Amino acid sequence: MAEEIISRNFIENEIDKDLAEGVYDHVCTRFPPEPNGYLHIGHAKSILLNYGLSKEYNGEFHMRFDDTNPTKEKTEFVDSIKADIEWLGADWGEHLYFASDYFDRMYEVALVLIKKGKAYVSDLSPEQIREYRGTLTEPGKEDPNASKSVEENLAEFEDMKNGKYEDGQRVLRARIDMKSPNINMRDPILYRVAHLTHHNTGDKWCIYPMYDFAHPLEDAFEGITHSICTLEFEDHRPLYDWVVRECGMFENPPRQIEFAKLYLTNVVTGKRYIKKLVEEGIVDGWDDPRLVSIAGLKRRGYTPESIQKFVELCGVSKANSSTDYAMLEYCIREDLKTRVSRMMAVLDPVELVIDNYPDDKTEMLEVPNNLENEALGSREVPFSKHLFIERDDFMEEPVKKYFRMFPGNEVRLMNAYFVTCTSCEKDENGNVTRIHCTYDPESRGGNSPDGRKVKGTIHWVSAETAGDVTVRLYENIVDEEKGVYNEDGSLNLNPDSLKVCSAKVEPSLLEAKPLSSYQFVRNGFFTTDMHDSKEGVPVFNRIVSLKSSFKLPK
RNA sequence: UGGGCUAUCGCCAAGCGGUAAGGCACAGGAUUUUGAUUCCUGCAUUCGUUGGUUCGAAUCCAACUAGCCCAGCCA
Repeated sequence: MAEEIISRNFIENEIDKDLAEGVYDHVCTRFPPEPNGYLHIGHAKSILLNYGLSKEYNGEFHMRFDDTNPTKEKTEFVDSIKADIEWLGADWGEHLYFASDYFDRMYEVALVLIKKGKAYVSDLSPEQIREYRGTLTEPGKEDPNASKSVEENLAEFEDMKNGKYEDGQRVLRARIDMKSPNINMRDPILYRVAHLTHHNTGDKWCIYPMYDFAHPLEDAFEGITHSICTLEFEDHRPLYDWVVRECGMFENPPRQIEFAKLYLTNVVTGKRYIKKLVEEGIVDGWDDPRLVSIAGLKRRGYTPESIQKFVELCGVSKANSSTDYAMLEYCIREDLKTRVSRMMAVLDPVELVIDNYPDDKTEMLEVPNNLENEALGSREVPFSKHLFIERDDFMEEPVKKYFRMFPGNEVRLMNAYFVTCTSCEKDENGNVTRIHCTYDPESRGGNSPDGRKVKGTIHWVSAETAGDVTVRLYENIVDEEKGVYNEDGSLNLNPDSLKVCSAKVEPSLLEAKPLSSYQFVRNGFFTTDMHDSKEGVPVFNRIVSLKSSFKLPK
């Protein structure tokens, strides 16, 4: 299979340079989520980017939970994150780490910094710290504690650790530059006091390291070479470098490289907003198929391969951007179209009677599962006098260029027979209730021996043996016309984001395995979802619809 | 009137001084047992703007403009 030529991204260029200049002789990357929520498509980019880089350069990939703030973190999230990453196909092997496992070593580093006069304990209140920090345009003021002796600092830091202080009473600060134009360098806080139980270390600690101190150390401890993160950390890079350099403990410290987050147009990715949707019951939960959480996408029927492809197609750069949702849909269509069985389901059924077909006959027709992939084999589908076809595959008075079923027209019932429509029955409101046709017994399998052609081919289901399933058709959760957010910041919800219908399906579909995908001919790709099946009626979620270029004129 | 970053087609995105890759979307046409797929074809004389350097600039320089990020004891 010919691989498409995909140009190298800027991170690969940077790594190439590092390798060429001998800055590093190998590559080690990591994905370091804080276990405070569920992963979504945006995280998939970071995961797959980091993992992909490690594979590409024959390096290592580490999975690390950045659990330095017990107020937000839960084991529940640790488990879901691991499951999602595994599902996505990123394999961390033996390299599963927790930042909290490094607390002892981090504490040692803090001691080193204090001894070098690079860090001091401050008794300023949170309000004072903010005040002394200055503003974006004004420099900060020196912390009165900055001039304390190493001994004093050492003693006080130990007191911090031993629980002598209440939360907020003391912090350990780096001594850098209160006048720095980069606010992150104005004596940033390294450790805070927090009397909290940690999901991993329990009550062992009452001081916890801040991100800016912990993260570079975590990377350095693990021998990460390229610490790839998102753009908002660009301003933190000088501090990142300061930490690994000033402690003087690392010969070949890691390097931080930032890239732009992945945004999707007309999609809700904000954690705050997703939380609101879940709490207000607008969606089913964090794995609702309308969300772009990894779990939601999975339940919807997206495959890991489709998401890998998507991330690859999106590319990596430093420009803020928002990728068109159509790109994601393209990826799942592309992935599924040759590896999925194409079965018949009628979503909006109307009865079709073949008047010249024997009343009590049922025959089994051989139907290929996917014409583009012979390996998928074939199945037998029952055929009889009474069928269901899609309501919009019939028009009593056809518009021009309509070549499906209308009185007098011959069409093919897919993989079955040629039929010619003769008439239809209607109720008092003029709705079509039954369509009549005759069939050509010579055209079994869908080809006529005299070589005549038909322009339309439609799908069908034998009425007697048809199974009933529930089908859920998802639309975007927000109103695409109006955009995601209202002026007041609330979400612009689409009231029709979920439509449910009961469909008639061929018997084979009743044996569908949970979460396996099918292409319902012309109706799109679906996945079975036993998650919500009631009383044995399978539920199908539509992953994505097939494009159809024929629109009925008004 | 602090600092950092970004600007190439409707959307992503290559390009790194030699005369604008590719994908999505879209539009035509051909093939087709589903108006899908597949297959052709079209789709930036121009790279935020304005100047400058150069034989030659999206690429270098200058100034401007617009957008994003930073003042958590969050990450």
